[in-house]
Amino acid sequence: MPELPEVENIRLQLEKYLVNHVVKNIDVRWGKSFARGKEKLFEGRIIKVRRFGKVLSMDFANGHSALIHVKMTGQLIYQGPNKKDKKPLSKKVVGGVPGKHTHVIFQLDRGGILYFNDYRKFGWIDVVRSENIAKHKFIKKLGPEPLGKLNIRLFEKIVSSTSRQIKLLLMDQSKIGGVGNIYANDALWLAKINPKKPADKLSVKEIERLFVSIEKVLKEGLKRGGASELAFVTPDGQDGKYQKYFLVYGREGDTCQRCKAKIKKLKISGRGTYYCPNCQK
DNA sequence: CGGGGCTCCTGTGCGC
DNA sequence: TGCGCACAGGAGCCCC
Repeated sequence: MPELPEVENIRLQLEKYLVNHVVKNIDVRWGKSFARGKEKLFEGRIIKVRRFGKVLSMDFANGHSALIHVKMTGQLIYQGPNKKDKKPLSKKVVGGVPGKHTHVIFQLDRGGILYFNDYRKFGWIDVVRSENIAKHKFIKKLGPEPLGKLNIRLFEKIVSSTSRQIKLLLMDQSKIGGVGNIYANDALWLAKINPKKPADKLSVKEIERLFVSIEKVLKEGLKRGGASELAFVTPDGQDGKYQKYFLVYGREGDTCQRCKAKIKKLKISGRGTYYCPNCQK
């Protein structure tokens, strides 16, 4: 599910495809994911594509921004005008573009088209004045991001201030921005910390290890183009590669890469959690 | 503030 | 081979 590395990879491509292009028309086929009736606000030149945690913003010259959360199955697919440039779409683009899961179509100048697909319809697109992005209900409560404003000092403070299970804390967007289930699992494995351990019981050494591990797995995810587990694809319709390098996520029954014990799966607050019972204490 | 449970949705994958 | 159903999950929301 798109987390910081996946959304950043989407952002990088959208920036390349969309900045200084003009949206000529928007077709909203299914409206719950969109502030219906406000689509006219997005007709015009795109000046910037930004990311806030797992949320993207497309900023328009007219002073409005489109905030987009793709959740687990949302996809932003760009099709350029030149047929020869088109690679076959990943089969994760269920139904194709446009297809039965295409909810919004952005017609661009120079023949480009941006599609918003989402087969589970959990994603959303919201409208906000660009100068008010920081006040938007989602952005406002977003915690500091690893590889961004989150530093070790701040991280220690956040971790030691609650007795919640450490994995839940890592995934709480209001505490730490951008980390979801995959990278929380992998970071905890890399740091040799049990996902259920109360945050305030982590030693200083463990906190330091975890901080470094979070940065490391996120960077690896970024480098590999994100994890195409479930439905993630980049705007050019291609799969990421990080799923080939999962440390522990999705590896129930496999052998721990570090100690050879068997990886176990449990649920923490309804989320699949993978860990090595031997080396994650 | 925390935590449990429910909700939204539909493709997937299981059991029979 | 096919049917039916439980399951998955980010984040909001309600309740205790």
